[in-house]
Amino acid sequence: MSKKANSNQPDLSTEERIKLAARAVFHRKGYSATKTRDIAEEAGMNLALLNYYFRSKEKLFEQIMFETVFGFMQNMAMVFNDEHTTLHQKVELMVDRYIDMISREPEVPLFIMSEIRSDAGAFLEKVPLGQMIVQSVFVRQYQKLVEEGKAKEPDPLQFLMNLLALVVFPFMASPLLKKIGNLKEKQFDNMMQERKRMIPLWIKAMLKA
Amino acid sequence: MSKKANSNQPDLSTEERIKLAARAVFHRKGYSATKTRDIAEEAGMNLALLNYYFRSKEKLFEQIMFETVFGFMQNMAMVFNDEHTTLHQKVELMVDRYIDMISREPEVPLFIMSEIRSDAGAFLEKVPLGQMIVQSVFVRQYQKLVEEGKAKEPDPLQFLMNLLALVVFPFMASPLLKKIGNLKEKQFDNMMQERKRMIPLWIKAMLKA
DNA sequence: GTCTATAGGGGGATAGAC
DNA sequence: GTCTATCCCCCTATAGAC
Repeated sequence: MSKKANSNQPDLSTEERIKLAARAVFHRKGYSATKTRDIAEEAGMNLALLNYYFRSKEKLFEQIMFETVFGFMQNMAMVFNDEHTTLHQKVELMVDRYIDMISREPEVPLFIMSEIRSDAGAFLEKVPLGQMIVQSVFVRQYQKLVEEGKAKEPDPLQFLMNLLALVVFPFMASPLLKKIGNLKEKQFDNMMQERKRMIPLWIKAMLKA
Repeated sequence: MSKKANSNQPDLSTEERIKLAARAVFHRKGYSATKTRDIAEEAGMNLALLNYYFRSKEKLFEQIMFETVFGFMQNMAMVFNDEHTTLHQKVELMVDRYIDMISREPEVPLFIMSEIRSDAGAFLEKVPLGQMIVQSVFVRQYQKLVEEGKAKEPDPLQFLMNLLALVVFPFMASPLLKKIGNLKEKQFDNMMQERKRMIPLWIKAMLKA
């Protein structure tokens, strides 16, 4: 993969090529470490065009940030609010989709968390996350399981934490984990694929503990 | 907690006060977003003193980074290499110590992972992580469990990933999780304390899945 | 050792030609 | 719409007084 991945994609508009480049660089380095010149170079064009299309680095970033977070949450919200799937089916779907999605852009989780940390939660105010999750079918189904004695842990948030942790954490810690396990990129990917199968089983086992 | 937490600690040397301030600010904002002026202000002193004691922002950062990572790994290495504890005791010890340690400085895991991401693994070369973990008593004990059929998952790294994920992830994602669960600081802390008790049980259950 | 003042450079933004 | 050249502020680092 060349550094200027977009420059040789003549079918994209200039604006789209900037956004693709910005997305890549912001995800890789974060807002503060990214220079507008980096983005221009990655897009294979001049720096002035960024300001022509997006006014400022900050405005460009806000768009990327919003689209990244939205794309990330959307999937989960959809799966979690399907009335026609069981809790375990939701877990399987969520695990499968997220491991695929994150494998395509492995830097996204760390990017989101580091950028949210800085802006002191101001960004989070814009998204109705509380409702989207807490009032989801997923949570209701989990609570039903608790009432029926089929899940020991009474707090749905603990359950959600565990699920997210098992799926997302390996990607956030991948440089460390690769070093510890002396893994090549390919081997790491294989492990993540293997987790698609295992996480639902682990989750099921945890319910009874 | 005042912003200039160190300025009213006359028992510390200037150098120590700078390091305390730098540690706090770097952990909170990361290397790139941190300005030397921020550190000077946090330390309640003049900017020029940073260069007097540490030559440059980068050198100061390297010290903080090293001490942070070392402090973080040391504990785990100790627990994991104790010949006189069982695997489950190691899990309990590790969970207990890390939840306490991270609760005191919750930004550390995210700080480490974001900074490691940028420097392209150059930093990780300095630490013999591969040996420290892969050749640990912990891993040997796990492999024995696998041989005895008491653990289904054959890969020790998958096991380690799960353990770290359950302990560390909630802290890395805390802004998001607090928003989702509509939690105050205190409630979040209570959940983490609760996890000290639960994670060892969950881990035990996962072994059989 | 600690301060004030300032040098020096990098990076975001824009003017203006084409 | 896209480029080159340049402005100007902010940040790191240092000189020099005390």
